[in-house]
Amino acid sequence: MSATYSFRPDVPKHVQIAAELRAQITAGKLSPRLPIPSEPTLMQTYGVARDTARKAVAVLRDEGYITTVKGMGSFVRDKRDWPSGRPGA
Amino acid sequence: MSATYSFRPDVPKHVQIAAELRAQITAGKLSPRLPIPSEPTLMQTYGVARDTARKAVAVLRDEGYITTVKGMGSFVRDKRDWPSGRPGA
DNA sequence: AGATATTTGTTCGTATGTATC
DNA sequence: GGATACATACGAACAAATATC
Repeated sequence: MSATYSFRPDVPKHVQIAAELRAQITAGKLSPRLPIPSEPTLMQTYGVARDTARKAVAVLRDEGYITTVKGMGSFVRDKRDWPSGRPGA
Repeated sequence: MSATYSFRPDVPKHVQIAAELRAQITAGKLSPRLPIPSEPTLMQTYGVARDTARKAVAVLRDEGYITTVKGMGSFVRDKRDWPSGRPGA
């Protein structure tokens, strides 16, 4: 069985996972030195396919929260690169 | 903004995309060594969903113009396998 | 140098649901 | 009912970059 994770209906899983990760990032719970949870880790943590895990990561990358390095992982970027960190706002 | 592509009404998108690719194949603009545009590429080029891109590729595969390999892509087949290459015609 | 493991990148295959015409 | 078209989601295979041993 394994409850893995409770997803809300009518909201794409990758969006919900992205929201979780975004919250952890903005809360400073993820070190900029270490990579965020890898795709395999996200797959197991949330009980989803790689496709879904990758989409979640893509959301945060598009938003500017993280940067991804092939063969390494994704890393949290400087706060200035975050959506809420834009000076002109 | 990218105009993506101008589709004609009353003609299925996948049929129009297939026609484009067929023209490129018969014109020898696609090397048999390299795969034809991938599904993601077709999606972006024509601004359609994967479903539609796959249907276009399926048309050419059914016609004998290409052969598809999982994880690799679709490749142009020998002219003898094309509809116009049938000797009995 | 070489081999292995980990991780991301890319590609096709399949199924389901929704909406529209 | 059927065809078109989009989005979501899982599976599978291969490729490439990185790190470690």
